[in-house]
Amino acid sequence: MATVQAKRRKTNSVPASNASVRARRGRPAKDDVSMADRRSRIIEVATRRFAETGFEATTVRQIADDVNILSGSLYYHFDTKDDILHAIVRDAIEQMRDNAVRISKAPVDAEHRLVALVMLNLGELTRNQRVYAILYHERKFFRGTQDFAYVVKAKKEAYLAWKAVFEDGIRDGLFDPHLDIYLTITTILRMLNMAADWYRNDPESVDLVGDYQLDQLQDFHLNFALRAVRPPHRIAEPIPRKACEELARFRN
Amino acid sequence: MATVQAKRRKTNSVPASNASVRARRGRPAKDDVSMADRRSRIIEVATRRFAETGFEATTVRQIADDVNILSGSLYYHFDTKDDILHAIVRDAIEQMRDNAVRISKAPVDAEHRLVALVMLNLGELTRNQRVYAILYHERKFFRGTQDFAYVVKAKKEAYLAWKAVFEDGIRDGLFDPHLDIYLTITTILRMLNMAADWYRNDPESVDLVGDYQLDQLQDFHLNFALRAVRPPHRIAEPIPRKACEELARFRN
DNA sequence: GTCTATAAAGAGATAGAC
DNA sequence: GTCTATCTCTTTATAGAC
Repeated sequence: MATVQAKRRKTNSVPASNASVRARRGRPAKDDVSMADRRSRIIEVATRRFAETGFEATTVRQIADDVNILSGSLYYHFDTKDDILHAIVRDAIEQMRDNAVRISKAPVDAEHRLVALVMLNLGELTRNQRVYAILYHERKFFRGTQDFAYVVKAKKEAYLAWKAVFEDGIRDGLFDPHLDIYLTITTILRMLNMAADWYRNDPESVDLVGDYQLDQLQDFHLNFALRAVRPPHRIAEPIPRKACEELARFRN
Repeated sequence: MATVQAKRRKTNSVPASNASVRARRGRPAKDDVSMADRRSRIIEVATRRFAETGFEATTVRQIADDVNILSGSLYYHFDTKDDILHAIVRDAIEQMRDNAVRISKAPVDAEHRLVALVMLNLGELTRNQRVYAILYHERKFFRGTQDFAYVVKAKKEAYLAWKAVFEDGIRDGLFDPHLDIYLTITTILRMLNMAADWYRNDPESVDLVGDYQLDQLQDFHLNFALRAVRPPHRIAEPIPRKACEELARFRN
């Protein structure tokens, strides 16, 4: 307890993105070629570290080393280590929720919306994998820290969007009426999360993997998900993938 | 790099379980009532900490606090922090592999063996969830540390047992011939892992969950897995759950 | 078998020079 | 905007008393 407290000495009241203007002043950066913005670069390397080693296990010195400054200099750009984490996760989780809500309200049948949700998630989870790995792995930390309550809130709102789609699909006879909505949604979401994690980090976990394209992964998981939700007489129907691609496009 | 090295000062050559006799000597323990063996108690609390906070983020002092001794006294029972981790994971992963291999060679059809494998995993993953959470979350650490190579090896052997079952099932027309064996197995394994994790830790992650019994979870995941592997004409067939229960029983 | 005490290094964070 | 230097606390681990 004393340990935990000491490790989080400063607890800011949700700094949001209002500090992002600050980093653009002063004289231009001196060393790295593609250094349009040092703050962005810090976020980039911190994302990699947090995703690969965990938030707590990553030290501010490691992050500073990665951007070739000293650890003290990090505190010009961010007030605390927590603030770096805010900058990493805030936009991602809220945009994901916004997209899920948008798709859930689209004027197409529930199966098309589900296909779009799966494609949206898998696409975004693989494109931006490290951020979502952090959102998943540190979920206990987010749940236990008031400053990060917005993460839990956005996750829940995204779940409710999925739930509405499932309820429509069952009502309209497109999905199996015996289906456990909660278990099915959370299982699919975890499956997509883990798939993206594997796709980006693990292809060597067992040999003889071969190359997988994102397209194959989409097909595999759409098939997996629809087999789980369709009633038996609809199992073999084609998967309306092409028709959903535009709807599934991530927007920010 | 210097950081990592300093954090793992001592690197023992796989201490196995040969040190377990040592803890049973000396005068009897003085404080806790159910303290048959202090070493077991240390392993127990360390398992909880490693599973909930991660191996690196857990301090030896936290573990010592949990068993009401001082951190220095821990080093009477274990030479290093790594040794505690060995004691936690070694038996679990090797016994899981042994059981998977046993089932994969059973004289029943491939679908029965797959059902037994799913039940074995889900049962054991939920019964002993924290240990498998550690095995999963610290997989990068295990892969990168020579002392833990046996973990990677056992995991791979378990995968090969699953693979043999899938190959038999496809050959005998029980499973869909278009199925991607590697993706399907790893997806199912991750799904079971995450389900056990959720079952033991997360039921409050989204409200309105209701209670789930392990039985329901078994049914749900057997259904999910078999829908994914059966050819369309076999989708609606009953799941031979009862017939596989004895085969699926975990043995150590 | 546990304690006290401490070593040696690393942690997050700050102050002030430039 | 980054550096040097440093504070304070925590970390893993050890030595020796009891």
